Amino acid sequence: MTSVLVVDDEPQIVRALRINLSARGYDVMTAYDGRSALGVAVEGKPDVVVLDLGLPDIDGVEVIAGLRGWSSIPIIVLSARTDSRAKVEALDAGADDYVTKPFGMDELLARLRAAVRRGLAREVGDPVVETSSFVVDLAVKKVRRDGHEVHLTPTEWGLVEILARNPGRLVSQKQLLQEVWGPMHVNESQYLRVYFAQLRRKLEDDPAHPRHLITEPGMGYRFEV
Amino acid sequence: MTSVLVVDDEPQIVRALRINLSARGYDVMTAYDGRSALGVAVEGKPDVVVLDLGLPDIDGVEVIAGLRGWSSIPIIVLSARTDSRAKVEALDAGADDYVTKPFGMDELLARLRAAVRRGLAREVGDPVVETSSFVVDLAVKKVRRDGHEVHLTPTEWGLVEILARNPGRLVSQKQLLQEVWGPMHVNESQYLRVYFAQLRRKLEDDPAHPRHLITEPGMGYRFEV
DNA sequence: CCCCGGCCTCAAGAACGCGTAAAAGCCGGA
DNA sequence: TCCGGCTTTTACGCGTTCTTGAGGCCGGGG
Repeated sequence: MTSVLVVDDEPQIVRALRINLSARGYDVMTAYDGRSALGVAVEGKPDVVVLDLGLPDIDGVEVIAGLRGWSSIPIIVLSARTDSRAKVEALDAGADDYVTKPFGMDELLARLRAAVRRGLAREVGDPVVETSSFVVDLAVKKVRRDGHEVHLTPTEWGLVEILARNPGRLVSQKQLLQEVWGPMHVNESQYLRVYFAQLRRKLEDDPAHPRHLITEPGMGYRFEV
Repeated sequence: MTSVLVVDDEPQIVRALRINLSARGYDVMTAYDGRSALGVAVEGKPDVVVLDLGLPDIDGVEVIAGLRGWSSIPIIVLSARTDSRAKVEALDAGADDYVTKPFGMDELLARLRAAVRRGLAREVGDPVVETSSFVVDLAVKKVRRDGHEVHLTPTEWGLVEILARNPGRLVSQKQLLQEVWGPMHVNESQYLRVYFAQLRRKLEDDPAHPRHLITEPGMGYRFEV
């Protein structure tokens, strides 16, 4: 579960955030001043921090610096100050986003999702599309089949890449021909038949009855995961 | 140098951003519609994208999706729409930040710095890449082989460095040529054959059957660890 | 029933890309 | 100026990949 640390000295704001965040499945921690916020952050290791700048004890920028000293947790700053100077200071101190009060809850939640997504993106590896019989790794441009690498020619890879980027969606013949062979060959649908036959021989368990590289007659092809 | 792709159909905004960003040492690319933006992004690999949502051809959300299909480049959305629905849509599509027009240049620049900072944090890795037959030290720009240093010419090092920074990944011929020889020589693939032969003679145990500097015919080269 | 459009399969020549070697050109330092 | 190192260019053999044509299969419509 994603955990959020909410830091604000106004109890009604903390309450509103706690209700909204909890309802959406977040694990909510709270703090009412900067010093305890730093303590809670160290203890609880939240996935993201929502930080009000107007705290009673320490300046908000100090809190950001304190967090950034040991962590790269995403920080979303909440503040009543709308002047650009305050925003620039907070962002340059290490904040990830700056939302002015009063704020729309929808927007704050969307920015929070964006921040969390980025935080997670750092941890995950390559974009990989997986089927029951083979694995397409789009970043390193490799295809593996039961642990063993399958060699694809440039044209073959071009087709697989387009399909793998649109899993489950129907891709038209014209689009495939255009992107792999260029605009001059959008009618050479025979190319597709030849190459899909090759791909099925290389990738499908039973090339005569493909389960992942599907022909939609008269329309195009579909990559079924 | 940090490179920024600015996408907007209003020339005066593009001009204003270009002037401000260039003055602060950014390398600025521009596009005036969604389709060319995607093309420029693929070609130029910018470090961050500033994207206007009101483009003439494609919907801005489509552009975001198109970028997110293959990349996690930070995207800062610019838009005249202030309603939270638009913000939520853009952020959930994969944008990193949302700034409403008219915007303060100071604030935009600060948000841009924040986005770039996050992007860079993701890239720092081990400055030493090790294979079974040699070791590449990216920090001091040296290659060692059984304890003994191997001398590389500047061009050879350029190739090794790019490959070592993308271990396991397939790097296209175009990218190698562009980064080592410059944009005017992206078709001189013979250079690559000559230099990879040299590198294999210097680094591989059996230059005729390379295990680490792998050619992917028609596509590019791969550094296998 | 037969025809026809779209699909699959196979095969062979052409075209392409790669590795290698070696020569030629281009510096900067002795 | 000459020399040595580095880069660019040229040439050729070889294996792989692409293209193209021919034939067979299947299902729907006339």
